[in-house]
Amino acid sequence: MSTLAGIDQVFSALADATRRDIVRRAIDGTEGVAELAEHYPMSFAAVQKHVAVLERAGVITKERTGRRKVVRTNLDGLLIARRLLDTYEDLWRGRYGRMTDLITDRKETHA
Amino acid sequence: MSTLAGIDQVFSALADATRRDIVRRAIDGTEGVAELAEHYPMSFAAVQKHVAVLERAGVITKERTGRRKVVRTNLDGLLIARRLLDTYEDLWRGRYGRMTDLITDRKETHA
DNA sequence: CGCTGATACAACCGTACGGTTGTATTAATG
DNA sequence: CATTAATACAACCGTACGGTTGTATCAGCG
Repeated sequence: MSTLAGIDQVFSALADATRRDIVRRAIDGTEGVAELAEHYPMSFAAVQKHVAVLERAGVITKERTGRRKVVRTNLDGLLIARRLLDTYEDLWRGRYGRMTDLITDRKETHA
Repeated sequence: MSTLAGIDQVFSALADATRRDIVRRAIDGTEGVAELAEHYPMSFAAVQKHVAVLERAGVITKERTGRRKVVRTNLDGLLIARRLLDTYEDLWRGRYGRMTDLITDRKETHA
């Protein structure tokens, strides 16, 4: 459940250097919110908000262990963004594919 | 020159459905700003601003042809975002690689 | 139970953002 | 060269965003 989010949320979540760094750090899935917060020159609450944004976007998840909540990045969330970019790339190559088709088909030479 | 932009700008540029649609349409590289604007339920100026955001992010380029300026998506700009996501994926797999290493090395069975 | 650690949430503040309308620039055309 | 099509830019408005401080919840420990 959860983990589902819109493309808007995923991209805007990743459009912030602090949040991207949190995503990177959370790949190991070892640090809690407080530990993460120590890495950044801002208040704990600010980092907690960043984590909340990432969680709402489905890019990270939180798992309770003891009194902490360990933050772990969710690859499926990131894949939403990646698939879109892949689609763009495919369309792009398709466009060039079509262009080369035209060229090779009709043996056109000049502009 | 130009086309260079920060990761923040690329991701936040793509964090808007209208702009993503412009990127998709501009893959063909045939429409000008006014033609693009006709697809959306907003003013020409609004679309022009969206195009400007995408251009500043290096995700699209504009090329003057006659009195129009044809909008064309720039794959290199999109690749900035893709590379970051690839990095996350690599780190992620690396993490699992390390985990499986531990498992296969020591023939551990239970949790 | 009472305390302390860890996380969450609410209210507030300045700034950036997405939209509008209106005006300026630029380039083809009669 | 005056006109008009196409694009750009500026000013303005409401809302969302990133940060702050302060308070509330919630789980473990003595």
